[in-house]
Amino acid sequence: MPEGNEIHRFAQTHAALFAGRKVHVDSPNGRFADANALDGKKLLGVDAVGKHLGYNFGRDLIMHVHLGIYGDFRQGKMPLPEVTGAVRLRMYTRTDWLELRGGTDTSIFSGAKWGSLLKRLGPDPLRPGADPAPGFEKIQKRNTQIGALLMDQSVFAGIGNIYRAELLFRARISPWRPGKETSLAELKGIWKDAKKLLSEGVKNTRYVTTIPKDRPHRSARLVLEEELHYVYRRHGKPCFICGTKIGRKEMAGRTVYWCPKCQKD
DNA sequence: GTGGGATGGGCAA
DNA sequence: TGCCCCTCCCACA
Repeated sequence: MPEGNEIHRFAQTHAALFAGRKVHVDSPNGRFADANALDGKKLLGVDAVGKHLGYNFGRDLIMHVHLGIYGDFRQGKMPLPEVTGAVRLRMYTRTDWLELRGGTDTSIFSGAKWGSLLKRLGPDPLRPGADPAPGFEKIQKRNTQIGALLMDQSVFAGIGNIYRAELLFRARISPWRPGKETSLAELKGIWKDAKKLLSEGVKNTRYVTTIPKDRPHRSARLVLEEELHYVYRRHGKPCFICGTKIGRKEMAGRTVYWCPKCQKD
């Protein structure tokens, strides 16, 4: 389900529960065949980069998890709950358990493979000190629409469909504008905003991207479900700023949402 | 009950 | 660009 913010939150909570401990690992549905190789080993730490998780069990023994659209974790206190549905992975100690289902990839990476993954990914706004310049350069070189480029994990890592749509609305930039037609100031603004929104999204389980003065009910504390986003999944509804109907269209295989009036081509 | 869509991405072509 | 992976939820019948 998640974008980068949730991945980073998982890394934090899983590290807090299991890092520094010997853990049991198994795969009730058998879809993680290498679970045996990790069972009884000590988890050294959990790393998050973009939408990827790396559970470090030592050199060349990194459990890579990518949740894709479907994947999700559950956790709780022992004893283990009964297995229901397709549980791909369980990790547990005497006190806590963790369960993973769905997901694109659960496999063991060598250090080299993890390294080449990192090389492939663009700067992650949630990694302190990440240098966004290479991402800016890629965007300004290309004719591809900025909306597609923001989804490209080799440009920036961790931004998904919700943040893509909302970052572009907040910057008042149309997703259909070619990357090379965005200014450096605009890109710096998007990066700064991405850092802010995703960090908030690590702490807050809801993806709130609207600000109080733009919301119909204007409450700072309580945000209604239908006022969480400016454009994401709001197609056909009036823009909070100008009242124009929010648009929805396919872009590079994914659905993009935008306000045709507020966001400039 | 059923079908379509969803916060992703790798791959073939 | 389209297909596949293969899970959950919701609108609609």
